[in-house]
Amino acid sequence: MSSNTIADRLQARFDTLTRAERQLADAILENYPVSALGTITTVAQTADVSTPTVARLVQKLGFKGFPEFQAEIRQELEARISSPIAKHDTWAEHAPEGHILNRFTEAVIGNISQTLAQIDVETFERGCAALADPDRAVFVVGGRITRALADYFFLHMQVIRPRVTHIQSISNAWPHYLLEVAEGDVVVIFDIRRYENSTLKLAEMAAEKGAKIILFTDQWRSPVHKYADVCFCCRIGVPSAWDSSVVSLLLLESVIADVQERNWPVTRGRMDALEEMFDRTRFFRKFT
Amino acid sequence: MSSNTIADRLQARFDTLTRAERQLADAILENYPVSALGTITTVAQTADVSTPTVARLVQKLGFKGFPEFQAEIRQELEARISSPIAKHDTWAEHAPEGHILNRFTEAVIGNISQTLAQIDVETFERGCAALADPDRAVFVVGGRITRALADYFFLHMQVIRPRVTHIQSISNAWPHYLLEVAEGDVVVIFDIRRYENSTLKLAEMAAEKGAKIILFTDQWRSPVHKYADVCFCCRIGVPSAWDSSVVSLLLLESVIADVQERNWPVTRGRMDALEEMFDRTRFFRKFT
DNA sequence: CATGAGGTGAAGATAATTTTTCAGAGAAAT
DNA sequence: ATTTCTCTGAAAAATTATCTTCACCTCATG
Repeated sequence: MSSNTIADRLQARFDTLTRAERQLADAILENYPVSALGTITTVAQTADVSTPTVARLVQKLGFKGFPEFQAEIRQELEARISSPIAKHDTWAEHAPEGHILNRFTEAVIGNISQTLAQIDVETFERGCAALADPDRAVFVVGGRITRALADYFFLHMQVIRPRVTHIQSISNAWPHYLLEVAEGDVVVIFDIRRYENSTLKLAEMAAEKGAKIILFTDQWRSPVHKYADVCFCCRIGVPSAWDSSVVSLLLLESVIADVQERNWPVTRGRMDALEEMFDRTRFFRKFT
Repeated sequence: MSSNTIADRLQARFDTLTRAERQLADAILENYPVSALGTITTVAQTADVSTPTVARLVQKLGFKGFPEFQAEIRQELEARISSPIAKHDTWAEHAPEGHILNRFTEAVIGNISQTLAQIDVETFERGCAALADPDRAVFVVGGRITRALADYFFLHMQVIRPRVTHIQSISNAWPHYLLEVAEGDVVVIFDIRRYENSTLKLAEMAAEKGAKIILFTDQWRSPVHKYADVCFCCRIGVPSAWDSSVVSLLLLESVIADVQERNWPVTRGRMDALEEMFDRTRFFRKFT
């Protein structure tokens, strides 16, 4: 019964409808399903029929009343809007539906979908462009948990371009690094809840020095965002006592891919040089 | 090009919102825009706030009342539905189809799907059970790039349970750590291509000492897998010169969630103690 | 042309939604 | 510790939507 939509039912029963009802059905189908979302009065006016006609039609379709009809329209819409992949019930096929692997993955996919839907592409590209600019030095800062993300980012950027520094915010020596920050430099900050005070201070001071700040944070946005030129807000909710960094990592890797592409000639040279160094290291290791 | 949708406005003004309003905004954005289509009461209940809160929020956004707000939501929806590209195979809606964000995300989703489909649940659970066993010490080892993943895992496990050690494989002091490894202990190894020789050696020696080895690797499997009791093979291909660690992180977080659940009483106590220590740290920080 | 059956919409009755009011809770400041 | 302020949701009030009734209309049929 729920397999066929209201639109289908309207068309199937079209012959059994009266003149005004057909006029109404036409109007609904014309711009389905948004046309059926207003109040019963709005719908009636759009179709140029009276409200009782609308009420009678939805009853003919088997609904108790207009609100019930509209509820089903909304359900249909939701099914249609939400991306098809998000409806994957079981990801790990060999696991039961409620297994942590499936629940977790389900949540992560949702996070990805929502985060990406809200991202501003111009901002993304502005950030990548700044990171690819060889005239700007790059500093990377993480917090207690996010230091792993910061490290991951640093490892890649270090290969992609020169003048990249990882500020180990754990140490209380970070003010030393600030000495190096010049106007126009880029400071990439990771601050996901529990936001850290020292990170905020660092951002404030970097901003004062005229640095461009790129922030990776969660949907609730760290206070650092006041100073940020580019702000990536990642959804982090998962069925766990911990927050998920998967979406942050996804964006991070996208940024890396984009920057590396903008910078390809430079990156290429650096990667080759790195390879060569590894080869020589390995050569020596053989004999140890 | 962002035409100032309500979603945009909600995000832009997020800071100026109060607690309950943020909660509401979150709920609306969670399943936007269908979430905003019911009655004001429905919307309020979904977000677990009161109706006046909803009314106040929409007024903050500049609408005269909820109906006016909803009318605009419907308009947006209509524009979105009727737009020629109603197909939802783009993830970042504001980006062109071939944008790196969309290509990258597409690849990552594919990786997740493939990896999860192949995972063996019993193996997963065996690994988690071992990690939750307090009688076994846990050692974590990463490589050049994967050290960030190892660090992330270590950070969480350290809170969840006692006797967790991070072996910094970069240092050549890792043999020192091996002295500590006893029979039945768990060694978690990250080895994603370019596989590292020292990692392989470490695995071999740990196996000899009777340690249980859990390996995170890629689809081509590091040679370490010969010694591994549990082997997670993650798809890593993305449109980039680099490999993606997103799937590895996803599995990692799933493992963390599972272990933490098995160990909840212990974890709980440790997390509380940690919170308390942070509170005291923050107290002191106030005066610095 | 008369008649009646079924269809339609105006208008009022009913039910609901939305808005307003207000008191208590909680945070920030003194 | 106390005061002040803002925020929040319960409940009442206002508004609006939905439903019901009924008179009128159309059109097929005798």
